[in-house]
Amino acid sequence: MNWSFQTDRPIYLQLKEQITLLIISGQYPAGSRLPPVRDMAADAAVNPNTLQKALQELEREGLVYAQRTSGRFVTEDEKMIEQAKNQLAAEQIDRFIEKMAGIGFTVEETLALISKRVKE
Amino acid sequence: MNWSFQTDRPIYLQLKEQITLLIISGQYPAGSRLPPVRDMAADAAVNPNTLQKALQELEREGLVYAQRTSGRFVTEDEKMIEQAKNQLAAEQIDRFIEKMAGIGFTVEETLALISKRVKE
Amino acid sequence: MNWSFQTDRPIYLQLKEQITLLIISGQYPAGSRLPPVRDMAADAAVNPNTLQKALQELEREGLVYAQRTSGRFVTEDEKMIEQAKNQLAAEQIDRFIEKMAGIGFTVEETLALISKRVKE
Amino acid sequence: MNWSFQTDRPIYLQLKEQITLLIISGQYPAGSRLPPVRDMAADAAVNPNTLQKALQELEREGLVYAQRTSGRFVTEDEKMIEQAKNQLAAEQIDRFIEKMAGIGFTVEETLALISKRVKE
DNA sequence: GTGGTCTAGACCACC
DNA sequence: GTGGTCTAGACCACA
Repeated sequence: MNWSFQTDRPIYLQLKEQITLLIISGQYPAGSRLPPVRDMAADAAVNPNTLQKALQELEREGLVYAQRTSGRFVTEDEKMIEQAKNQLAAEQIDRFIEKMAGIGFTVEETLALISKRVKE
Repeated sequence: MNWSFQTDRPIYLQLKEQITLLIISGQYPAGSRLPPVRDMAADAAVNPNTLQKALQELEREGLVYAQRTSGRFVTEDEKMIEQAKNQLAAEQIDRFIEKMAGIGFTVEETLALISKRVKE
Repeated sequence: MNWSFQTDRPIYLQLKEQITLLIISGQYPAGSRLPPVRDMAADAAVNPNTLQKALQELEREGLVYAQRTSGRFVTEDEKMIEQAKNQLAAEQIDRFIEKMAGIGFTVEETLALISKRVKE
Repeated sequence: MNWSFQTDRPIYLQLKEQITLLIISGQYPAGSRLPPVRDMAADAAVNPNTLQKALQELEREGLVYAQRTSGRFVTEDEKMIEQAKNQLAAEQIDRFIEKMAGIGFTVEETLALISKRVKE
């Protein structure tokens, strides 16, 4: 996995987002075992505690669950995953709309630009 | 200014993007003088050479021009700025569409989601 | 405040419980400002991060809220506090029932013993 | 055995309580020989003198008796054990009632809450 | 070897 | 001076 981070948002939130994406995209299928915290942390080049925090947030949201001795697992509840997908999309949209506003486009203009862009 | 960077894209491209945004938004107005490279580099906490590279790209595109002795200036050509604005928007859109595709939404679905999200 | 801890439960959970009690009992009234994390941590003789974790849990439950620069405050929502009171009571009851079961008394026996004990 | 302690009550009283529980629950059966003081102290991670004090209290109450050369034994008197059980229960009840009062519930309310909680 | 907790100490943004 | 984040490193229970 290629982890990447921005400097202006907490790393643990970005980890949460990227792990969510891995689950949604099926790279971590429903019910499957996640890699150990330490391994994932080493892979992402962050402190294990930081990754722990991200995973605990995901746990609170119900997307993953921990079994103390045997590891962490993706939820088997497909609805949960579907919901995470929608929430992730909503966040992306909000962030995008905000960026476009920063550039100087209203939502309507943005929608028009996307449509036009795609037709090209 | 609050500079922020991602780990997975060249810094100079991100600098270029953010400076463009400052110009578009009028924080660096048309015709105005840009701060010295060293100051900007220190502010953004990047190597002056990196910033230099970003500015040279902006020069090549015509958004900025240099005067031998007195520094760099934002173009006075408002059309140029308008064009930069559109290009920046196009890049944002492409990146966003790509992200949404990664989550699992087509462009049509994405457009629908934005409309719905805004109405809420 | 006299903080006290058991060795067999996470400190942050006990902190959460004791702070909840302070709020319920009105020592930290609704809407009032809590002491700074560092002060409370020093007072309780725990690491600020541990106290932080307890407070963030309370925040997630809605019992307190943070204002980044000016400190943490108890919620103004009295219903929230009432609810916390009931939840705290429920936890105490569960723990007590469990203890009595460990000694060898059923719930019915325990209820009888309490009634008897009070009449004395 | 999993020993656990609170910071706000004398350790020897807590040791006494937990040993009593071991006797009541039959883990140290009536008439059986207790482990050597040093072993128990090491297990509980307390000073042998502290454990000694707890055992002397238990002796004074008649729950345990010492034989000069061969160690300490649990009493064979089942009534004694029964009595210890009731006393331990009484202590738990008092402490629990006090806690519930601290939260803001009378004994009557507490009894009602327990009944309700159990039915759920 | 797994997740969980705790400490110490640092740096940051915000006002 | 406030809360928030991150790192490094340690120890624990569990099986």
